[in-house]
Amino acid sequence: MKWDTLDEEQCSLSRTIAVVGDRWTLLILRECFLRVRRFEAFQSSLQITRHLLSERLKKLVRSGILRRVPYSDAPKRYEYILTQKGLDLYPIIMAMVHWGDTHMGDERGRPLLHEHKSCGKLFDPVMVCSECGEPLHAKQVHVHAGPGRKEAVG
Amino acid sequence: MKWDTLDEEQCSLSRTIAVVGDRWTLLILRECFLRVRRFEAFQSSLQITRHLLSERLKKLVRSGILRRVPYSDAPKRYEYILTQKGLDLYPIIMAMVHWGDTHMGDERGRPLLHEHKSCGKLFDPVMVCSECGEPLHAKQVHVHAGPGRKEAVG
DNA sequence: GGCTATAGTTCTAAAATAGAACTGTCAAAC
DNA sequence: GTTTGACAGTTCTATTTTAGAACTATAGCC
Repeated sequence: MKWDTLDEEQCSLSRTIAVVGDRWTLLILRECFLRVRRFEAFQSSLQITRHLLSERLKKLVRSGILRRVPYSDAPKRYEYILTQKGLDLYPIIMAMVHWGDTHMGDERGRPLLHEHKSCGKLFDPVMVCSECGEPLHAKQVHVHAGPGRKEAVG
Repeated sequence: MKWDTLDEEQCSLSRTIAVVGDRWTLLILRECFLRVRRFEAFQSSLQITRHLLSERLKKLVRSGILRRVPYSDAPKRYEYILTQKGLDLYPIIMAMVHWGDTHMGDERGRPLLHEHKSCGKLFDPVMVCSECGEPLHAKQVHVHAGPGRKEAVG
């Protein structure tokens, strides 16, 4: 497949995969949500090769997920900060974390606990219907072709 | 990185990425949720090479996300069906689709619309806190080390 | 026997990644 | 004023993965 044109496909999943669908990008985003912002910090916490880190950060900036913000003029240094578009990836990351907690856990229990500051409790993320607020299950969803597509293929 | 031991990391995201963190696997899962079940059907709708499709299906079966169910005895033929563990990936897929709809759309509108059978309406998926039911935002979440980890690194 | 359908496996070429070394800028230390 | 170290990359070669196409195997149908 030509991954460089994946974002032109008539499928929102393909378009998302085009920008955040690889292992390193997802791990880099995890670090971003944990407030990591600098090249050396990403590199040492992920043990990613510098080459790939450089590539991935550039791509994330190009796709508007990170902003490259100067924090020092001499020498020129930048840090990478999530844009709103990047922050909106949070449900994806949380959904993956929650699935890992549920299905890939070991006997020691989950690695991280999440506290919702608004209500003060430890929580799990739950995906609900925007209209009725009920939790969503695959079998309760029916798919229609939308205006951006002739027939339902994905 | 040694991706084959990623699922042993003290991070639920890494463990999830270990099994569903690559482009083809995510696209295969999309097809699964659209009721695709057979080798040839995956292959022709995704244009994935037969070799990779075979590899990915084996891996998904090994990880308990798909079951390989015989549907013909002579010749032996199997189809691939989501287990409960696989069905539980739905929020991840939906979160990715929704992000794509929101941030990667084009002028024609979204490719697919989703109808919630329970309430009959077209909806968007929303991620909420299991405790208070409010929509989740990255900045409202605080991370603690859980029993499966000594210090919070991811 | 020859054709088709299905579900793979095998092969080589091309692309991506790993791993390590190198570059350039500047500040602070000696 | 030379050296050291931090930071943010770039460049290089070796290995691994993926793409693309051809091939294998089983069985039903004509």
